[in-house]
Amino acid sequence: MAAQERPPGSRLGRRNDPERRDRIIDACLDLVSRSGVAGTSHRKVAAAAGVPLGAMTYYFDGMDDLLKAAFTRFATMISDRFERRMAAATDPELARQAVVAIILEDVFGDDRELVLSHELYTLAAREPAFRSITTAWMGRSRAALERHFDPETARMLDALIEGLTIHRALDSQARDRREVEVAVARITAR
Amino acid sequence: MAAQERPPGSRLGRRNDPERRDRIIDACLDLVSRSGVAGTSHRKVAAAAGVPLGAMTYYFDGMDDLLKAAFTRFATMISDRFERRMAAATDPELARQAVVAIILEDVFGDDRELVLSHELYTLAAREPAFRSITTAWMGRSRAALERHFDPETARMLDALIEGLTIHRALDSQARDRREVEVAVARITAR
DNA sequence: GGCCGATGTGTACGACCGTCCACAGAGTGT
DNA sequence: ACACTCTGTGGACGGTCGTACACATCGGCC
Repeated sequence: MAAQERPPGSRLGRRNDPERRDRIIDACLDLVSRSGVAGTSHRKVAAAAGVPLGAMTYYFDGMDDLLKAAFTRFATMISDRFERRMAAATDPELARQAVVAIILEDVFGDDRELVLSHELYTLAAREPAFRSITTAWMGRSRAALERHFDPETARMLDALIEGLTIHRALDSQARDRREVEVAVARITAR
Repeated sequence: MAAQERPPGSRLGRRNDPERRDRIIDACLDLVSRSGVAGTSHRKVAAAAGVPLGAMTYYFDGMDDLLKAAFTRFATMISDRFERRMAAATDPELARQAVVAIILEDVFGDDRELVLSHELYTLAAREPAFRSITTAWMGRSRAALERHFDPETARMLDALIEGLTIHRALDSQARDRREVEVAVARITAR
């Protein structure tokens, strides 16, 4: 997103290769999902992305800047998919089914996304810079839900999605679809 | 909890001082809540606890062992409080009010607990050793809720608590008590 | 009092870390 | 073809890390 930020007045870089920055971000997300933020370093990301170590500080102002870019991309990707799912629903009942599908398939279906979500939440819980990423993410989710539900219900539903997802992840116990359906039905009842 | 684990057959330590181990664990939790797991090291914990660096590897088999002990203590403390709250309620309506109080006061009222919860979830999302801590925690929560609600409702309510708590934390937007009450009422409706 | 095993400590070591900066080398205008 | 500018790089530096191990110190026992 910030790939074409240049010192103002300078013309665009000549050899400049935007794929490089992207590849670093991808490698960073991969590494974080496998080893956590704690186990991620400039050196490891550089090795995974196949770029020299010096490129890290050249493209990013330190680890925080890199993480911010990485998690912004991640949150945007998840948000996009969420919006697409909700936009495809044409009535409240289909919207409810879409929510169930999101809980059962999207987040829980992929360990990588689950881990990345938690890493982001953890950063956001402590640092405001990362909280702005989660705030934007939640704002988009709610807006998408408000296509089908009133604002208050949308907020409660969003929270329920979060909770069900987390509990599915941390419980190591398969849960059945019906229970998720019942929970969604109750929270959207009026 | 594991303070009196000794090599089997040996008699208990003579100079052995159980407060030392406890103080290290407390210092570790403090440090994690302030700097995150990523920013926590043997050296910093030792300094905060006022013990020599060598004591770290003496009392714990590396960082993971220390973190496991620390988060086990943390989860147990939270669980205890949760159980007390739920045990004090004498009917379903009071139980609902207790749940609301837990969401509004307990977890959200304290940044420290919030951050520690997320750090634990993040570890649990990746490593089974930590997931057993969260699994036990959730098991106790559900059992406490089942004093007042059927098992299915208890699970859904537990998830809702989680989601509302997290969203309150990551949204940096005050939410009113009534909305929490409505959400709890809906999810416990039959 | 003197020994002995257990408890606990100080320190040195090798690994890894992020950052910095002198420099290489490609692209462009002349 | 030369010079100049801007992009990108390699490696050195100072610092922090976890761990291991030789050693000090203590409590009980003969």
